[in-house]
Amino acid sequence: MNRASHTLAVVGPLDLDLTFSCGQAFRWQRVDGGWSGVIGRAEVLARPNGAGTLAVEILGEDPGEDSLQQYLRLDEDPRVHLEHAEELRSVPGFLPLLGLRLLRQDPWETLASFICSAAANIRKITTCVEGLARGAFPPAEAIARVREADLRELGLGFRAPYLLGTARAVAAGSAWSWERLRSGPIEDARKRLTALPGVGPKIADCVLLFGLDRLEAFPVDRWIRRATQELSSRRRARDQELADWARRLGPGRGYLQQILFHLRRTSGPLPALAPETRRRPVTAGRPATARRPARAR
DNA sequence: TCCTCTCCTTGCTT
DNA sequence: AAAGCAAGGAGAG
Repeated sequence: MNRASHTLAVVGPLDLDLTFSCGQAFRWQRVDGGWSGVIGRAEVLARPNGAGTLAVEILGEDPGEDSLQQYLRLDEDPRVHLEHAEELRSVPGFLPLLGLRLLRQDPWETLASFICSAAANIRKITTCVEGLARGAFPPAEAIARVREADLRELGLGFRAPYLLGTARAVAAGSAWSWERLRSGPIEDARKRLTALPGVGPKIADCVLLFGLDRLEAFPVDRWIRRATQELSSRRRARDQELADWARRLGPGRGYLQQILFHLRRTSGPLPALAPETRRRPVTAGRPATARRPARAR
């Protein structure tokens, strides 16, 4: 087995514990002095190294420094995502969490993992995902071949037929293109994802955010529902209204979502933010009187 | 079309 | 010990 080691430069704050335990990924484990996980076909051990660097040891197929930096999003200071959301600075406990790095995970693994997340807690999700994986995460084609009973034995329960159906659809979909979901209109991508069994709006947004680098995706789960209802002072607001409200947090709102998720889970209710005072940017070519443009079919 | 309710597995918590 | 709860989704009414 191949071995390699890298020293990666880190821009901005980095909190490995937070990054790997916050519920965005389910296969990283705390080991002495760092965290171990799987990236591609490699087993990886990451350790804080001081002086703005991260020590990474590789066992297996070395992804290379660039891929590691990309996966861990070390080339980007998380604080840039606060640029359009300065108001979050006033939320107690928020700023110290900016060492959280939103990982750039494999889209298929993200999709399969979050299908397992329905009505489960992080520990149960971890059990299911670890049960599915032996080293490298199995491709859709591999899961498409197993029986539903095999998945139930792993503890997937009612999610078993969902994962099987989605694996078959992805494996069979010759037109299935992750690249298209990554770069095309986000509403189209969302529609394609929610057409899969076991994938509703929340899981689709998780795949877009964690697996396809769409930081404008804003998954609303029960914790974010509470958090945004509190921040916006809209106690009875629906998920769609909350997602719309969150647009004020800017194009990096998905990144901020992950921090808010952790904060709300660990620190309880959040304070209300001041009402929006900024004027909405004027859409070119559309008169201000045209309040409600017809929805696209 | 949209809202609400129920069911669906499992395992840990209260 | 029975009920509640956990990164939801599908189907019915």
